[in-house]
Amino acid sequence: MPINNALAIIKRGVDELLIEQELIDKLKTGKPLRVKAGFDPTAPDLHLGHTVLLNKLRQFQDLGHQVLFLIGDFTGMIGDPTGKSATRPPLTAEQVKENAKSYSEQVFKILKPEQTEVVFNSAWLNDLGATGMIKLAASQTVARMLERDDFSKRYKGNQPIAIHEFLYPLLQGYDSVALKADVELGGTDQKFNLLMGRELQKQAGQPQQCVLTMPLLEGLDGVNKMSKSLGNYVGVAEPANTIFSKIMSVSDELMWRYINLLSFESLDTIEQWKRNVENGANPRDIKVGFAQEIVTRFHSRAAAEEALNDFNLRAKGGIPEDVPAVAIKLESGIIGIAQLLKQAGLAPSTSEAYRAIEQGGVRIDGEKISDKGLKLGAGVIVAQVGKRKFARITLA
RNA sequence: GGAGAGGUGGCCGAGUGGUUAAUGGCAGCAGACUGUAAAUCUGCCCUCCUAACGGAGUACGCUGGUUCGAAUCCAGCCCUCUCCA
Repeated sequence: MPINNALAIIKRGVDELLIEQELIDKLKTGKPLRVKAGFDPTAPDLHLGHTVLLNKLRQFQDLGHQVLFLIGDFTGMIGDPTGKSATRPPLTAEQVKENAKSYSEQVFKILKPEQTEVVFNSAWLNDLGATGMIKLAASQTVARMLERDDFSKRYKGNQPIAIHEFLYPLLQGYDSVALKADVELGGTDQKFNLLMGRELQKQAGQPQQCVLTMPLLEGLDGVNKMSKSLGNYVGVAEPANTIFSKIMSVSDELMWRYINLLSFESLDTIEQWKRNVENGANPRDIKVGFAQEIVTRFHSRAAAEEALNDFNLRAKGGIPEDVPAVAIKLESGIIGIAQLLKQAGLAPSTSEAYRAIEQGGVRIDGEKISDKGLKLGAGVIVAQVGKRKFARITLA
C-alpha cells in the first residue's frame, strides 16, 4: 500500500500526530513498526473509550505493524496521576495478574493476537533500582514537570502532589526506551507522558518515537471522559441489551462524537447521515443503526437484532425477556414489598424502596403499586423499579 | 524550624452551643413530557422498624473532655494547603 494511503488511515480520527515527517520516514523503511500503548493495571473492564485507542492499534496491525500492549504493573504502584485529584492505593501482584488476564480476554476482541506482544513494565523497571531511578529523576526538572497541565492545576489549586507522582511520566517514558518504541499511542491527556518518551529516547541515543494522541471519548453524561469510576461508560463485555440501550441514551449531539470516534463506516457515509438528519430524518434511526454496529462488533448481528427488539418492547412498557431471576426465601410465609425490592437488588435500601413506591415507580407484573403495606406470599412475580430495573422473583 | 489557613453527607460548599439529619449547587433516583434521547418541569435524595401516624440508630478528620445539650467550645493527635527559613 502506498505510504500516503497508510498515512491517511493512521491519521483518521487522530487528535495530533507528532512528528508527521518522522512517521513518514519510518514507514518508508518498510519495516514493521513497534507501536506501543500503555494500559493501567487497575481497570480490567474495557469500555468504548478504550476502544478508540484499540481500534487505532488494530489499524496499525492491519498495516502490518507490531503492537506492544504494555500493562503498567509497576507504574500501577504509583497510579497515573493524569486527571486525578488524589493518589491511588497500590495493587498486589495477585490483583495485577488477574487484571492482566481479564485484559487479554477482552482486548483480543479487537487486536490480532499474532501481532500483539503483551509486556509488563515491571520486567525492566524492577531492575532499574534506586540508582537508576535517581538517574532518571535527575534528567528532568521540577519546572518541566509543572508544565504538565494537571500538575500545574493542582499546584495552583492548592491540591497535594506527592513526589512519586512525578515519577510516573519518567517511568512511562523509560518504557519507550526499554521497548525501543517507534510509535506510542495515548489519549490527549497523555501527551506530556508520551513526549517524555521522546525526550528519554533522545537522551539514550535512540531514534525518537512518534507520538499519536487520540481524542478522549466523553462518557454517557456528555461531560466527563468515559470512565468506569464515574459510571458513565459502555463496557465491551456488557450484555448486548445493555450496550444497546446505553448507546441509545446518548444525546443527539453527543451521538455524532461517538459515531466519529467509534464507527467503522466511511467518512462519506457519516457525512451523508448528518445531511439526512439536517433534512429532517429522525436522529433516533441513525442512533439505532450505530448502536447495532457496536453491538454487532462485540456480540453478533443476531444479538444486535434482539437488542433492538428488546429495546422497542421496553419502549412500549413491556417486560423484557432476559429479566434476571432471583429467588427469595420467605421466613414467615409473606414478605413486605419494601423488603422484597431490597432483597431482590432492585432498591439499595428499604427507605429507597418506599420512596420509589411513593413516586409511582414500582410495578409488580406490570401493575403499578401504590400500597406500601403490600404483602406477598409464595409465587413467581416480575418486579420492576423505574424503567430499567427488573427482576423475576421466585418466592418460596 | 516559624507563622497562618483548613479538613462537613458521592463531589463542591454553607453552617460557629439548642425548631440542624445539617442551607444551597452538582451528581443520582422516580414521575411528567418525549424518540425509554437530550433539554425542561415536579418530587425524592443516611439507615432501620411502621400501611400510616410515628419511632430508633448512626453522621460533620481521629480520640478524649466541658455542657441538660456540640458539626459548633476545650485538649491532644492525624492529614492538607499557603507564606517565611
